Amino acid sequence: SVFTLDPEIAKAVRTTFVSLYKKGLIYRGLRMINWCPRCETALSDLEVDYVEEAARLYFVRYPIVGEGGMPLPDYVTVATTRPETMVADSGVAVNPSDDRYEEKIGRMLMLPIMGREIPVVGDDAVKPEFGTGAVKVTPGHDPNDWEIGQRHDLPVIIAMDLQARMNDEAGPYAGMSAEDARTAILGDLDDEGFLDHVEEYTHSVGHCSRCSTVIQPLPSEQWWLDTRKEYEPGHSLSGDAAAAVRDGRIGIVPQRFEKVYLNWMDNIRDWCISRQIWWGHQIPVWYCENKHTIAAVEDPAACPECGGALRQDEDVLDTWFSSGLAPHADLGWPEETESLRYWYPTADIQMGYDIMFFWCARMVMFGLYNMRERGSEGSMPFRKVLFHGLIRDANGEKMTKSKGNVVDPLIMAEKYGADAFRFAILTGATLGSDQRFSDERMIAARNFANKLWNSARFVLGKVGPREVKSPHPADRESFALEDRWILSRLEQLESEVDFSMRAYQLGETARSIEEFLRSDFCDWYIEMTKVRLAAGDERPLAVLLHALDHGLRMLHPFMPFVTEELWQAVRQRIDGDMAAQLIVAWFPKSGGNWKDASADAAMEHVIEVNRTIRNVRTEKKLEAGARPTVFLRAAGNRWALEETLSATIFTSRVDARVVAADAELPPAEYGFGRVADTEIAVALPEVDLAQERARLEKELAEAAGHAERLKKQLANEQFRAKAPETVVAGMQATMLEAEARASGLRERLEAL
RNA sequence: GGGCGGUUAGCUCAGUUGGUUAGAGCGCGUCGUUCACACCGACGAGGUCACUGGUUCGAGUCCAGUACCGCCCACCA
Repeated sequence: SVFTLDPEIAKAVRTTFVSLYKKGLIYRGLRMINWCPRCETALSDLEVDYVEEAARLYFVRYPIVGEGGMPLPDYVTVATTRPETMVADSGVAVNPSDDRYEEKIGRMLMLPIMGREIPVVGDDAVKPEFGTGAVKVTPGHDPNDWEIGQRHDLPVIIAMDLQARMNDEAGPYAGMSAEDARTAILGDLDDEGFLDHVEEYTHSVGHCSRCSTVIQPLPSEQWWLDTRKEYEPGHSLSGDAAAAVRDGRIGIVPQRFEKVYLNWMDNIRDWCISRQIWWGHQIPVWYCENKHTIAAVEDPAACPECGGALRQDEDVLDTWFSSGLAPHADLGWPEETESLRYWYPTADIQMGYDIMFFWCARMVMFGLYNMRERGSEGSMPFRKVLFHGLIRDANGEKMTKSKGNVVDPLIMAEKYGADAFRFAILTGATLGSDQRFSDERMIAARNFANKLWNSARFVLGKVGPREVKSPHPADRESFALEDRWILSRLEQLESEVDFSMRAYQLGETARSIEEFLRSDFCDWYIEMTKVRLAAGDERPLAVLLHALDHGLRMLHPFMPFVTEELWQAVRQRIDGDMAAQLIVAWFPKSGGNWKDASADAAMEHVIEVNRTIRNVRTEKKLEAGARPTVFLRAAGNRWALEETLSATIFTSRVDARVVAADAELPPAEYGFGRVADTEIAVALPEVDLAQERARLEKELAEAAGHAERLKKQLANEQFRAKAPETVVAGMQATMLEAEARASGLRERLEAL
């Protein structure tokens, strides 16, 4: 692992800085910057959060100055949201095409209160429809005005210090906070009749993303990185970074974020990389007493030009400057290390979409630049970047420290377990979408981990100290129906997992594994093995262990700790080549030749029959301890029902027997059910005929309706012609089953 | 002003090449001390997939539009 201020990283940072400096991409310049008066540092555009705020728009009259410097009774009214900055006004701008002000351009105005004369200039940036169409120009305190000022050569007056207090330029308001100055100035304007009127107004105000203090735009000398400038013909940092995504060398998942990335990259502006804080990499630039400037990787002892004494620039770099180097710097760059050779570029990287610009964009730019000797493929920091969503609080609000609604992962791990926390978040939403934090989900995940633990305990307990050989498909015939079924299901799961993992559908993957383990493995397979194991049949052991082994392997990325712990026990019971740890063990993939369509279909039937038995039990309110006699009048699936009969007897708590479809039932009262061509008759102590009829009618309506819908669909020529064969065939089969069920129920009703 | 996402069971959310009766967990109802698990099990109730129109043999899924919620970007004096 690596720490930002490690010497190796410092070297990478300095090497990058010096290289870019020599190429002329990094420069020092006086520009309008975002200044946080509380942190007392410059910020990049990305570190400013804009918030809509209710404010006021103040309309102030600026008298026109006549010959000899005397104010005329005529005036230009300007609209401003920040009257306190008027002390630093150096002009008033109007749109040159605005008839109202055409003749005013070039005239002088008297700045109220200050008494200074300022010119009226024409500038296209002014929108005639806004306010009065005339805007006061304050180049020292507004980015737009800075631009206008530059175009018209207006002086830059800075009337605030770095803590946002009014300075001597503010005359009578010197020493006041901006807020106090605003109140005082408005009072004075009003007293002297310069305040025309005030309107309610909403606009967005920039705040420091760290401390929420209102940002002051100020002209300041800072270090900048020009990402658009070509460092060699045809290549710029942002141009290359956009191209890499555009031509698919770097894939963004989910894809919709591509547009966001490109939009930002294509409209990128110079990055302010210097900060006036104490923590960070100090800028590797030195100044000598003779005004030489030296950028160097190693600290120079004296000025290489004149030998004079040196002073290092006091600013530090934006931390994202070093973070952006992570993919190659962490591997040892600028040294040609073994790790760098082997691991760069990495395959996948993952982050919240909220740091796409901060981190991802910078990693791409720096990676492509620093590693450019490797060519367009080899220089990329990663091939795929996954953007996950944000965790919001239970009310859907963004988690922030100031709101105090954050969730501490360590506390969650303590409360529910690290695996449960991880699993809940991984399965909580689709990749790229936000999710609400919910304790219910944490509990559910914890319960699943517990369930897994207990199921493994069962398997391991039954296997005992022996070593078991994994089942082999060649021996398929020697396995029971449910064995073949669970192995088939496992293999099907493996294909699904392979598919969804390749598509980066992490949540879907985890959910399908959970579904398999909970439902197929625990609810059905384990339950069905109990009676066999009790009878001394050891064949299920190998299957149990095999399914558990593979399940743990697949679940490992989603629940690393529990699975590793359990697998340590599993690996010792399996006779074969097993890795020392699950984390380095191979990941299952399909191809084991266990798929078995007939077992799938047969078991599905068995499961449905058992469900029906239990349903009748419940509906007829049989006592929990009762073991009613059940006749399964079977046709096509008779063999399957017979093979699993003992499991049915055990898990559905009945005294069941399979008979031929046309077998006579001994005289008794029965509750009936039907699955495809199998009739289920549950002997009952008494039958409420009306209730039984109602139940059967409901079932019949369901089955008949279903069959009817499918029949109609199948009768459609267009459908038969255009739908894929498998769909038609599958529907045909389902329709026949539904019909068999319906006709069986109909017969039963008539018999009643 | 641009761009993007969401709207599916009471709640939180899945549902990726359109295809047989739309799923999970939680919650709810009934039952249960069967030797892995009550952090459990069995059975069940619960959805016109926001709305309108279109394409198609077939639409939660594709297209167009509407409504509401949310996010991102942009120098709205």
